[in-house]
Amino acid sequence: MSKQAEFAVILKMNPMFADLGADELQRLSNLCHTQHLGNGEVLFQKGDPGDALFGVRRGQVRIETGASDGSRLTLNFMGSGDLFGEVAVLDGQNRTADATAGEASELFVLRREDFLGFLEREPKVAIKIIALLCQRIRWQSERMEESMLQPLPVRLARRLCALAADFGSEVHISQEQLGVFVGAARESVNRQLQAWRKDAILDLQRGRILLRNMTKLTAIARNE
Amino acid sequence: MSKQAEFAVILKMNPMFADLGADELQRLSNLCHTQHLGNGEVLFQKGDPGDALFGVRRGQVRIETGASDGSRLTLNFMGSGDLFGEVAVLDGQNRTADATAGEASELFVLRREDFLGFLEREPKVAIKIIALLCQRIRWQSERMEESMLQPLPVRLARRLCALAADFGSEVHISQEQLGVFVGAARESVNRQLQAWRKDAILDLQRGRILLRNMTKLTAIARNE
DNA sequence: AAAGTTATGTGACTTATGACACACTTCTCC
DNA sequence: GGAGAAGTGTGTCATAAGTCACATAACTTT
Repeated sequence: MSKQAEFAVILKMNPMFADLGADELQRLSNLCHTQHLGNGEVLFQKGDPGDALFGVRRGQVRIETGASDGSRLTLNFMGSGDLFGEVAVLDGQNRTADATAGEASELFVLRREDFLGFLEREPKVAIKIIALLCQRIRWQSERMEESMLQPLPVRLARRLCALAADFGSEVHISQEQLGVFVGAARESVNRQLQAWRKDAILDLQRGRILLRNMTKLTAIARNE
Repeated sequence: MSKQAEFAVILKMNPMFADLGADELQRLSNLCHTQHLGNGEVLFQKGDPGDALFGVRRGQVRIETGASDGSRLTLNFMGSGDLFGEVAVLDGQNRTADATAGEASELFVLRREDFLGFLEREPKVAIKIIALLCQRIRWQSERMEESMLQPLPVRLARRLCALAADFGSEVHISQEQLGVFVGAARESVNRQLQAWRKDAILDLQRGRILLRNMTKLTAIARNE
């Protein structure tokens, strides 16, 4: 499979490009480049202009932010097939976090200028994207309120499920970081995790959480 | 001033159209129609297709939702010069609330099909709109978390300031509705308002709040 | 291996807010 | 003008979660 065809598949998996036609998708993926990163190499930093969208061909990229006190906080892990920077490439705003390769990686790169040129030539695609962004706006405002108003166990369960999608059942994250994610105190997170450990939903290790019973966890995430 | 020119002014005040060029704006506002509503007349209802964007030329339109228990809840008041339905017109999703004229009103109407046709002919405008939607997505996700995590006094003060922008210093709203707005119990709202009354920040009447000291209120809204 | 550093576990206390209960007031409508 | 509805004011209590204060455990560095 050609590089471009591979990229097209990744694009297609992302909701933002999911309903483009095969022909549109092909013309778009023809604009891509690739880029190699060594282990630990920095892809971009907070404040850099958002001049491209990336797809992970192989490897892993960590999205992280340097908190004001100097401690680093990992926000997300992008693995093979993941796409990131879709919003940045559309509006050109500066990056709001850092991205570093967690291992030697190869990325697809779609440059902003190329993408905008494409949209200008294909206004129908632009309109599809507009509809999609609107959907995201609605979705965001519905979900957001909903999720912040949930009690901590629900928020925590949701976050763990999301992390499980990236890590599998062995989530490697500190309870402190989890606390920041769900907007809660570290102690509260710990107490909840302990309770779940007693219920055999998970096991705890230093810097690591082993999900034992995803069924129960997702049930909690759905708020019964 | 022509009807179209008047509409152009309203569009220009809305961030979504603020950075269109004068020529683009003019071509866009040429697509508008007008519509008259009698007092109490229904403009659209929840579930109707979002097939147009509206601007209030004169009069007042209430955006409200019928809560599941049958009680109506006013979400917003659109007065002269206000624009609403910008998102609906872009993505065509169904209305999520009802709109009723609070008095005899005249509205500018920009139909979805006309607007999409315009975007297709002017891809540069589509791209500007895309950038704007992206900005809104970012803004929303930043603000949302921030605002839901604030203590009630801050959320309440913010909401009052926002309402003051529509109503002036005499906000006419029940404490119950205020409670729904800020996501708090009616009683908690009442207690906070009482405290502020003692501090001479505001006065209370049945169904009405008189803002006495906006300076202090905005200070609270900024969270000191 | 000793010392320091980071992550985790847990108890005691405080605080904000929701929930319920009820009195009181002002409107509305017949 | 009386009855009921809708809005408001307040007391009491329960609860979730934050804060503080340590104890302990696990990794790191020298």
